[in-house]
Amino acid sequence: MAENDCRTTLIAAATPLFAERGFNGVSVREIAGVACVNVSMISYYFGGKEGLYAAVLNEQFAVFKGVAEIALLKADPLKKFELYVRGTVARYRRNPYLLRFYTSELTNPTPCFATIVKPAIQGVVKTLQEFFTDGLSHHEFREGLDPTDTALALAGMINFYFLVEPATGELVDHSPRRDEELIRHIMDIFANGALKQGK
Amino acid sequence: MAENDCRTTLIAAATPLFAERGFNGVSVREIAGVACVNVSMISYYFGGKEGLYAAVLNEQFAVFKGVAEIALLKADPLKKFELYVRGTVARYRRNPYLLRFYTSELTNPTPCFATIVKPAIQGVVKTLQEFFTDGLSHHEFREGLDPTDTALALAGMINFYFLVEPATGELVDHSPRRDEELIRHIMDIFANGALKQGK
DNA sequence: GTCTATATTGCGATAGAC
DNA sequence: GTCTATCGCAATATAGAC
Repeated sequence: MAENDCRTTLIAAATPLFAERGFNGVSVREIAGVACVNVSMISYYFGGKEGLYAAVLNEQFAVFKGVAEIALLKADPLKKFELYVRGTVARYRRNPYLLRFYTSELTNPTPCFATIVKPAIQGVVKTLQEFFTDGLSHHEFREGLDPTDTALALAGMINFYFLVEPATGELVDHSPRRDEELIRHIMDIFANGALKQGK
Repeated sequence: MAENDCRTTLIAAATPLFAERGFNGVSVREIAGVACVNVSMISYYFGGKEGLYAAVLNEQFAVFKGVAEIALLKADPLKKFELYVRGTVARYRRNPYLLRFYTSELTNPTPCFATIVKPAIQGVVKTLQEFFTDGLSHHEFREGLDPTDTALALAGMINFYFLVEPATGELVDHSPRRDEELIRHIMDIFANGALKQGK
């Protein structure tokens, strides 16, 4: 196998395994088996199991850089929130293992949490805080709301929908063809709340 | 050590270890060491490591039964949602490891997911769906909203706030003394949204 | 019920041949 | 770069003494 093929084949094989069973739930033997590559190649290319895991996570969390780019656009703060929601849905659809690494690292952190995961999450939250603070100065949002709590509330609605899917798949349709409705719905609650006017 | 002491000591020692490092991240030797109990007691009382883990999860997820009890109260649907939010915050404060098991099982399921975790989560979601459907028939909520999506949106705001704490602890004050403000804030967004009137 | 001692298996890593 | 073979260690589980 060509030099670079081996690296990428190993990362491709390791990604779903690590995502579904966690770092400690997978052995290097199994990864090598799935990748049809000799076990020793993991040490050769990545310096060991931890190095391979770090390479997987670096690839996964690189996609969060896209959130910061929304800030550069010329658009309403509320429209930017919607772009974040749309981008997040698209991100999870395109990278079906991303959320698992995200929550797995928050719940059972490895050394990668401090170096890769935490900076990525902080970057997203800071960007959302910015949107809200910006919107406040444009008098678009209600004054009583805390920028950070509001940012986390929106991020929570969208992230939790994907997180809880294994438990609620039978109660709710989580298929991609309902994504547009989901986005409209989340933005509607975020913007206007659930209560009837005057209640 | 007395017969029943041994069981409870093992569960008490295993709970934080499993919560922080996951099922595969902890060895029975370590658990026994922390509990100051002989390793073989785990097999004796629980039939093995998996049995001990199941006992821990059963204890943890039993507290979700409290959500169904809200449905029995005579109160507004919106008030019931608030009781759910308050109960959830109190539940996570009282059981500091609960959320870790919750997300760990959603992300890297063990055999306990199907038997313990999934039924517990489905019970909560069904109860919240009920609140919303009930509120719709009382014309308390806006008609365009989907009951399930709305339920998941509220659950997402509150759960995500606690989940993301390891990453945002430096950006946001997650301490219990801010809980009351958090509850008011989440209920405010849920009820009224973030947008200024007329925007 | 609780202990020691051990059986058995699987792990990650690597030396050294090619 | 890639392979085989193996080292050293840690894992869970349990047999059997007390």
